[in-house]
Parts: sequence; structure tokens; C-alpha cells
Amino acid sequence: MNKSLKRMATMNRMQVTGLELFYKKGYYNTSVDDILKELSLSKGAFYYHFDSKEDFLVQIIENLLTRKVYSMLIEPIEGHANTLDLITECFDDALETAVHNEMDYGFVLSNFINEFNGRNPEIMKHLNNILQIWEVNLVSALQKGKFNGNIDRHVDAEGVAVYLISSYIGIRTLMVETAPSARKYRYMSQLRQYLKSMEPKKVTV
Amino acid sequence: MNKSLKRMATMNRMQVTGLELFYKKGYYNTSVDDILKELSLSKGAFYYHFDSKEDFLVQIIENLLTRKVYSMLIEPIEGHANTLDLITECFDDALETAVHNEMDYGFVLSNFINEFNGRNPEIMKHLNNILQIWEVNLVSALQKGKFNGNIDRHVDAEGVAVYLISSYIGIRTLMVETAPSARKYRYMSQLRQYLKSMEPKKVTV
DNA sequence: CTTTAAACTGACCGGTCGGTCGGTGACATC
DNA sequence: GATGTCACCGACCGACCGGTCAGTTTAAAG
Repeated sequence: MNKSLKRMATMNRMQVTGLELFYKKGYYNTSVDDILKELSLSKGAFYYHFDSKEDFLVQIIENLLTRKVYSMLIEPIEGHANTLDLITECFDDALETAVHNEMDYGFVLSNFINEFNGRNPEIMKHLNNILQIWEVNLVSALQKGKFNGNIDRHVDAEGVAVYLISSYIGIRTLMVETAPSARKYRYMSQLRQYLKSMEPKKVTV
Repeated sequence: MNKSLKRMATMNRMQVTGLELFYKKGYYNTSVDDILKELSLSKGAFYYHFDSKEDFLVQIIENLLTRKVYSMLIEPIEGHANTLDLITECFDDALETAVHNEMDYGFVLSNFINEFNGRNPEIMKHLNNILQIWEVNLVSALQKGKFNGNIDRHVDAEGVAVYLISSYIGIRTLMVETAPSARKYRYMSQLRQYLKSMEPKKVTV
């Protein structure tokens, strides 16, 4: 195998397993040895590829987490269909994935925000960055919806984006352990109603 | 000082400082010695009053956290005024406290849920219990609102409760570090709109 | 076959943490 | 003022964790 290919393969394996365990047990409660044991690799291999545990996490966030948020929450609302429908379907799909996930530990991004807030500003910078990208994309999708006449022009796009993200982060926390399916159903039903209230007011002539 | 009074006083001091540090740095990242140093007490004093670090946490949750949620989020919506107004004001006050808190680390309850989910079922039981009490009280407040004619009778009280709790948990996470005041404003504006959509439809005769 | 650099091993180190335990001072009771 | 108990002290233990390093394996290149 090509040398640099092997390097990439090993580093990727480590990152995938690392994200998995950090998600399950938290960053500080997962030792480097835990990850290595899962992969049957040694300490030396880890520190040959990464400068430190923190450097490792940064690369996981940049490589895997960012992509995850993009594919799950950003790209699905970039289509040309009715923005409100796209958002509804995107949230529904994302939550459905969580419901079917046997071992659900919540929304990775918000779990990390909770763990590093006030403890590691460097990591928080990266996490806030992802959040901001999500917010910006939501806002522009909403504005496109207003432009296309699917959303009332009086709607405050920034406000709606914040409210949507808030509710999503919250429901993912709530769906952990207690009746995820029932809570998803109730949440989606209210979300639909909330989004419906943004449809353009019919102008009766 | 009376013996048992002194005992209570010391235990309470420990719990208050413990909650403070667990909130700031997380449970697993706060050592028993960290708490003791703050209080100029020794290990022996701690383990004289508490069986273990976990027992200590359980007592904090039962004594301090539960009371905190009650006084901030449950009692304020128990009044006789219009339920929707009570909820609005309650959320506004709770978020305003967070805005003015120089060192804000989010919503204690959801922070703990994030930290212990999938790691400590015993603690999760206590946390889910608080969440459920909150939910039940919200539902009954909403039903009272329907009974009193302040809320449309078609409104799904359980759904609204889940949606409110979700959005609150989420906005508290979002308000951490990045523009808390602006985000609070946007959130509250959308919350008002969402709640307004529940007012009874005027029956024009 | 030899050279060489990359990939990896695992023993080891300094430090931290939860928890233990023998001891000590303060103070109420007799 | 002797006695006993409550509240507290702090040295210590064993487990664990992030990180280092001297050395071994692997495999491409000459």
C-alpha cells in the first residue's frame, strides 16, 4: 500500500473511532488508550500521527463533525423546493435517524458545546463556527423562501433561524432516553404549525 | 453552635460550592479537592458527611437543583393570570438572568443530562424526574389556560410543552458565549409569535 | 540483499483523582 | 475536670491518564 495512503487510512480509522467514543462517553471521559484498545493500536501509533489528544479532537471536528452537520442539516435545505417543506423534511429525517439509533447520546455538536463551554475556548471556536454556518445557511434559505413567495415577507429570518436551531438542540436533548419517538412526533407536529404560521397571508382582492 | 446545626451548615456550604463548580467545570472535571480547597476543608470532612462523590451529587440534585428549577421555571407559571402571558414572562425572566450572569455555562439541568446520559443511569433517573415535573406542570398550566378561555381548545398541550422545553434548552445552549442578549431577543420575539398563534380564534357572530 | 525512512510497539514517567484511615481538637455532659 | 462524641485533618493508597522515548517491524527503493 502507498505510504501516504496508509497514513491517511490509519488516521481516519482513529478519528472515526475517536468520534464514536467521544460521542458515547464524552471527550474527557475517554482515554486515548480506550480508543487505541478498540483499534488494537499502541500509544506510539497515536502520538506518531497526532500532536496531542486536543489536536486529535480538532481534526475530528474539522474532518468528521463539520461534514456530518453539512450532510444532515445544511445540504438538505439547499434544494429548490419550498423552503418550509425542505426544513420540515430535513428536521424530520434528522430526528428519525436519532429515533432509530439504538445508542443515542443526543446531538453531537451540542454535546460538545456543553462539554467545552468555559473550559476550552480553542475548541469552542471551532464548534461555534459550525453553529454559525448552520445559522447563516438557514437564514439564506428562509430569505430565498421569502423571495420565492413561499414565506411571508414580514417574517424575521434571523429570529426564525435562532428559534429553529434552539428547538432542534433542545428536542435532541429531550429525545435522549425518554420516549424519543413520542417526543419526536409531538415536536414535529408543533414545528409544522410554527412553520405554517409563516406562510404568506392570502391577499383577498 | 448546635451540633446538628453545624453539620447542616457545613453540608450545605459544601453542596452550594459543589453545584457551583460542577456547573462551571462539569462533574467529572471537578475533583473533590477542588471543592474542598474553595472551602478550606479537608478530604476527611467531605467523606465524614458524604458517602461518595456520587452520593454528594445526588443530594445536590435533590436539594439545590430541584428547588432551582421550581423557583425559576415552575412556580412563576402557577399564577392565576393568562397562562400564555405567564409563560412568556417566566421565560423572559429566566433568560434575562442568564444574560446578566457574567459566567454563564448554560442551563444546569441540560448540562447535567448531557454529561450523564448513557454514563450514569442512577443520576439520569433524578434528572429525568425533574424534567418530567416541569413538563407536567407546563401541561396543566396550558390546560388551565384552555379552560379559562385564554388558549384555543384545539391546542395540543403535551405537544406545546415539549416544544417549549425543547426551545428553552436549546436557546440556553445557544446563549452560551455568542451574543446572548441578541439571541435572547430573537428567541423571545419568535416565542411570543408562537404563543400568540394559540390564542382562541375569534368567533365572529 | 542492503539501505532507509515510515509506521508502530510498549514500558515508563509525572501527575491527578476518588477514597481510606489513624489521629486530633472542640465542646457538651456528667 | 474527666469523658465521650462530633467534626475535621491530611498523609497515604492504588488506579488511571496524557505524553515520551528507545527500540522493533515493515516495505519501498536502489
